[in-house]
Amino acid sequence: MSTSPTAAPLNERYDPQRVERDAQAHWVETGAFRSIEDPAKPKFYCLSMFPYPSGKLHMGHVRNYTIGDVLTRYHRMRGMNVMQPMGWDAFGLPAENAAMANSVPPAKWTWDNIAYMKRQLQGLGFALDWDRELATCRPDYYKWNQWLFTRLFAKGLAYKKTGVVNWDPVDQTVLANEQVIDGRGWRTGAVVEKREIPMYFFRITAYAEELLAALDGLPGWPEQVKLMQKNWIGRSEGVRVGFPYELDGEKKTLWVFTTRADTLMGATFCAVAAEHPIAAWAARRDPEIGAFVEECRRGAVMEADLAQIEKKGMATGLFVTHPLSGEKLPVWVANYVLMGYGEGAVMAVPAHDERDYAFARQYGLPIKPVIRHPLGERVDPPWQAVYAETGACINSGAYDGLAFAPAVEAIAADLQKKSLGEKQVQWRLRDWGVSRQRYWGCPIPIIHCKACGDVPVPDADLPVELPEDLVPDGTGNPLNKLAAFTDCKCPACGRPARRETDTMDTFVDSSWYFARFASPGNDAAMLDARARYWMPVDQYIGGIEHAILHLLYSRFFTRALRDEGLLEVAEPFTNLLTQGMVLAESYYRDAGGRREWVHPSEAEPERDAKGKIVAAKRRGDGATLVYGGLGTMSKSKNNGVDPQALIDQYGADTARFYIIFASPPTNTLEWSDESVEGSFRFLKRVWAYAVRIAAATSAGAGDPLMRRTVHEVLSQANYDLQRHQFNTVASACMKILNALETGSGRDAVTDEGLSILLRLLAPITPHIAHHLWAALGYGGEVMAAPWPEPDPAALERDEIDYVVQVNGKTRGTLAVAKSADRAAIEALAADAMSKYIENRPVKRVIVVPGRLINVVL
RNA sequence: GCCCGGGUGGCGAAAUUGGUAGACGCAGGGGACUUAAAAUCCCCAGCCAGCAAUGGCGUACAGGUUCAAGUCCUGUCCCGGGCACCA
Repeated sequence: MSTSPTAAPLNERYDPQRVERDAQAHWVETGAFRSIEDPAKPKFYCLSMFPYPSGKLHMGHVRNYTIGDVLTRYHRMRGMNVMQPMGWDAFGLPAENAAMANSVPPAKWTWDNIAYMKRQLQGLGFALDWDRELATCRPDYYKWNQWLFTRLFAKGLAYKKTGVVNWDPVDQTVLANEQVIDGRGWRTGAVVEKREIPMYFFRITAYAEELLAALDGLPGWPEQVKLMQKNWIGRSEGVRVGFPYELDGEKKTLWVFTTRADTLMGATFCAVAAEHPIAAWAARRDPEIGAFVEECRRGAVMEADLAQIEKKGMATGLFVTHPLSGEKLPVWVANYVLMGYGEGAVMAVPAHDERDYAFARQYGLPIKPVIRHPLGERVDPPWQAVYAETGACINSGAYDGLAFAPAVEAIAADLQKKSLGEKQVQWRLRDWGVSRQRYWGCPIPIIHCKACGDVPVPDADLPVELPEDLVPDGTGNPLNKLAAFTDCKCPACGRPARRETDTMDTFVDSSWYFARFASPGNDAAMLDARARYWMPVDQYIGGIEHAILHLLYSRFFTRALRDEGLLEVAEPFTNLLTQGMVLAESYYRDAGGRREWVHPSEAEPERDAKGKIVAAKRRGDGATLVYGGLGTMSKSKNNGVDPQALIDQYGADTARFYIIFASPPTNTLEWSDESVEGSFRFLKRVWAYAVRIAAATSAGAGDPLMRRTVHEVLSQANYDLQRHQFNTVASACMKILNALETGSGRDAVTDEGLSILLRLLAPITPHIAHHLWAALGYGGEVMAAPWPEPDPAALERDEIDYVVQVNGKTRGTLAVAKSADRAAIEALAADAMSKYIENRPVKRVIVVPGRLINVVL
């Protein structure tokens, strides 16, 4: 390592603004983060989830991109060909809301936000390749959404059917789930209705089997995420069972799906969803049932609400025939049966299903035990979980004594003989509805022709451009009122036709952007050979809240693109790091039924004995505030912390260091701006130490103990980097500085130690590391320096400190020569522990080599 | 309600496969420097008892497995994320 005199000016005082400006200017001048395809080098594609341009960066963004940047810079120093791009998830609902509030078109609002947030990202010093920047609201991007849509449409992977939406009867508009608050429209307060409207779907279920099976081939993904996706896809094996019935003289069959065919002999009724044809039939016959069905149809759309409503039902008056016993079973219509899952109907076995049990008790329906459970054969109230366990069949005629699997086999075989059932695999996953009745999104490239039906827009006419100057008014999609957009000619027959005005779900935009980053500027193809070089993403970083939808849709799209011949891989993301959310307290004032959210910085919380917040007062006027809980930072709850203030006051390096140091990436981070000061103080100390060393002349070999400490800490830090525990890497930097500061002068050990410290810091606080590296004359740029590895010779020890326990209680430590054998260690320990052992006989001695001795008496 | 996580000092956290619980920091207390403050530096600090040596307790709660449990198992409570139109 060079010990040449100072190679760059080094001021006494640490001035982060200046250091950062200089470093950033240098990186721009040298094109430091431009990435080029180079088959000779191992590539590393590092990607953080792109932001929605909501206005300004929030803490979650800063955390996300800092983590991504640490990984990017670390792998760069390890010699990889790294690409880290950035773009904008620029379509979406908030732009329309802002447009309504400010009478500004969503496009202008979006572009202004992008410009501002881009400056913020640049100010944070992220190693981003801006040459690859994209925004999903640009025609040159969404053209390919549309192109792919027409390809999927041709294959039947995109298709039309009806779907259910929230309908605001006052504004005459479709509402997003977010816009429904306690069952009412957020702007009008009107009770929201359900509507069934035609929409386009992507047939993600065609890939269900593959999406599930491939989870096993993703060792770089957190188990937690894979488990969530597995449960979401929800493969279940069961039996499709038919219950014959006669209606108006016609023979029909009510089909249900069950995973518990072994309990078929205990079925005492069937239940259908309100949207089921049998319910519709009953509603026509009986106005009371009609009213009930209507009530169910009006109710909630969201599953979370549906699952919590009171279970209600009515008998339809229809009876079906049990396929094996021939018994007549009543059919009920019930609000807990979902039309979207399975057949929209279930068989009810109250003795062995908790929900059926509650329903049967409520309505006095028979309960017939058919399984022997661990507590016996009866199912006396109250309900117990063991009633639902599998066991031998009873009261089931020919099936008595059979266990679960053979019973299912036998019953399925008997049903099959009668053509009233067969084994079936059922998925929880539903097809992806992509139509949105909104303006600010990618137009769906379909033309409706009276003669030809739904005709996809030909390639030559793509993109279908979205007019950018409209301002929505809350009463539906303004595209519907724009003849210049809707009026067109049928591409098939040339007659006048109407253009589809629905736009695509913004998840479509974000399901392939990672691949487009690798084919920037190509106007002739969606993806090209460059995408095949960079894909898959080696490291993807983003919030855990995307564990299912975004990541699953991206996995589906990558397969669809593979099947179009555009990609060679099936999985988009080799390694996934799901960062925890940044949370903050929230408070509101009850302003006559309306919640007026007050920023947490204005609240003075009152806590109970356990430190839990129970209430708060507003600073200044002392108004009583209600504690709104700990949650994600959001505009609606007015509890965001603006990172810009932090950056302005301390600089980007302090903000980055703090966010890395405060907590491991996967933890939720409860925001507190009190402890940033310590990170700033640390960087000032690094600076001061570097100034001291730069001024001194290097002499002597230095302290081997200090060197050992530095290399021990480095060794741990390298392990922590591998497992993405960056907070302890930041700690390691502090530990190294603490060790170096105990020395008095400059020597080989401190020179090496400081160079290690700067290289460890380089991914976290790149500006100060860049500056000091040059100032100390270590040669070249710190970014280009080799990653430090511990020297095994420095880690050598001839003695090992053992922890000594007596009966499992720690009683002290014992330095033992490395060469000592087991007998010698035991003797040493017995001797050292004599005062605890007294005269009791030693039963056994446990020696964990290199760690611990436990004397058991 | 269902699926997935989490709970360790006043606070953020650490403890690699079960092996010294609390590294590294924040806030706090004491001291040095200073006319003073800021900045900086040094020392202390899980809780309880004790002048101290030391002893007892302690990783949400209740059990269990083990020579040994923050870590594994069972149950409970609380907090967070997702639930298909927020992104």
